Amino acid sequence: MTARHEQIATELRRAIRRGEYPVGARLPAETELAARHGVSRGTVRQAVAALTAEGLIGSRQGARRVVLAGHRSQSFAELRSFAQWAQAMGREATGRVLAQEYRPATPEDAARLHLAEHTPLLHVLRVRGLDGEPVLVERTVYADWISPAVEPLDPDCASVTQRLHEETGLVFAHGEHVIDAVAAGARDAALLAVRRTSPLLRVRRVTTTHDGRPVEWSDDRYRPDAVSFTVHNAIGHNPLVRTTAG
Amino acid sequence: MTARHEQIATELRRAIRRGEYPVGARLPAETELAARHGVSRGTVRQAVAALTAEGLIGSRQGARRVVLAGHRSQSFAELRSFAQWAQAMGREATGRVLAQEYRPATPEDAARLHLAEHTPLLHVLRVRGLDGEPVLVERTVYADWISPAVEPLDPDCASVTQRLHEETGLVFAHGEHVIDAVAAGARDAALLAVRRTSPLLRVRRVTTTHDGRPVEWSDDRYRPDAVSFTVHNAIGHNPLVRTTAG
DNA sequence: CAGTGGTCTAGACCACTGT
DNA sequence: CAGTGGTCTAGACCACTGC
Repeated sequence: MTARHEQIATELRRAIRRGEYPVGARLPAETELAARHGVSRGTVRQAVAALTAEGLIGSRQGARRVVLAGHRSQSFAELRSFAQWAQAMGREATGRVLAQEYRPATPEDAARLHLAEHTPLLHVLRVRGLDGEPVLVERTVYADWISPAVEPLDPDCASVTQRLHEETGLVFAHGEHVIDAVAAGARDAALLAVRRTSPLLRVRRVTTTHDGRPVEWSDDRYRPDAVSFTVHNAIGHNPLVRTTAG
Repeated sequence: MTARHEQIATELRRAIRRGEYPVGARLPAETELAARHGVSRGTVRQAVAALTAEGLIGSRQGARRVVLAGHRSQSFAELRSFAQWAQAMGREATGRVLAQEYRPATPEDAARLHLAEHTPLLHVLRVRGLDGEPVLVERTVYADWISPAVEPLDPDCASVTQRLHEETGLVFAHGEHVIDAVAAGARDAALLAVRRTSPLLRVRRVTTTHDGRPVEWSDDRYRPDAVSFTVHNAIGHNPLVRTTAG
């Protein structure tokens, strides 16, 4: 069922975490790994490419691959909803809707969601928590074609993503996240139990379907003492982009 | 001597940016692209894998690849230093050292740099700017084995990375970045020309050589109105994709 | 210099999508 | 159902690293 290259990747990750290949150690050669697992070199290369993308190992032509880290940090490698992300860390996600209303699309809304201006759009204000502690204020705007499915959801629904998928088959397939920092406003401060003007980590994101059609966009503000983001970087390639303000 | 798969990737990027494949459009099949470029399917797959990693296109088994975005922000692909990144965006980077001193390694320093506690370490406080405007306060700690090469550098040196490479052949090959937000302290505020307690985007990073040996670690604080970070995401082999609508 | 990773080929079969 | 991407093989040559 699981692909052969994924099995090999999993085994390598385990061996690294076990300390069999400590940080700085060199991995076996591709041909050696291929022989050991009874697969072709191409399959081994698929496996090690995954670890390289995760920042676990480094790779240079002519030299053996080198272990860079003993464990994988929780990053943006895979798109997860807040609920899924919390679960992956072994914590319980909560959610509560505080306000829900329709407003005509601003030019900004229209541009981000690829819709006409003035289209009535569903705005939702949510607070989300980890293990009962509030860590995130979420201001989401939904595309008009999905809002009928969002509106009737339970205000305490822990995973909107999952409920929408169950109800409509909708898949949140892609996300673009822009990360910066803002000062907590009066409302943010009250909801997150921090002082006003206290720094918050802001993520503005647009989520789309498989074919790139925008489903929602959201302004998420995290308590920086509760949540941070980790990105790995290497000469050659990385998923992060640094942008100057326009 | 550019690789064939990279040429094909470049051509696809151009075609997308040209609008030949607008957002939502489907790319030609792998076999079609292979025939068109006179290469094997494997080479085409290398090319489209690059675009997928960049978030430019989406990919699902059984369906044609789909264009998700028409352009990419300035990527800091080659793990660019601040100076190199600024140059790539057509802006001028400046740098100024404000303080430089040795301090014994704290337990935190020792852990991050893989050195013994109490080792004297070079601490450098720098302000960096774009087109003359200060946007970043950088507090860097260098490993003991590289600090002799850092210490004598010109305080106004725009690119420490480049100078170190020229002087010692050192390569900054990997970086791990942890992103959160902090309030500007009195010193940060003065240096960046913002109010005290104003929110700053903080990136704590460790930079290593090819073999994972830490070279430096740094606490970088950006003015969030000047710099932000972008991450592209795609759903992986997630149960959400596989389950069917209820 | 031998060893290693990067690139590329020309097949093959399977799982999944869309019509 | 045909079309398409995901996986895999068994070769080959080249560029680079490290001794």
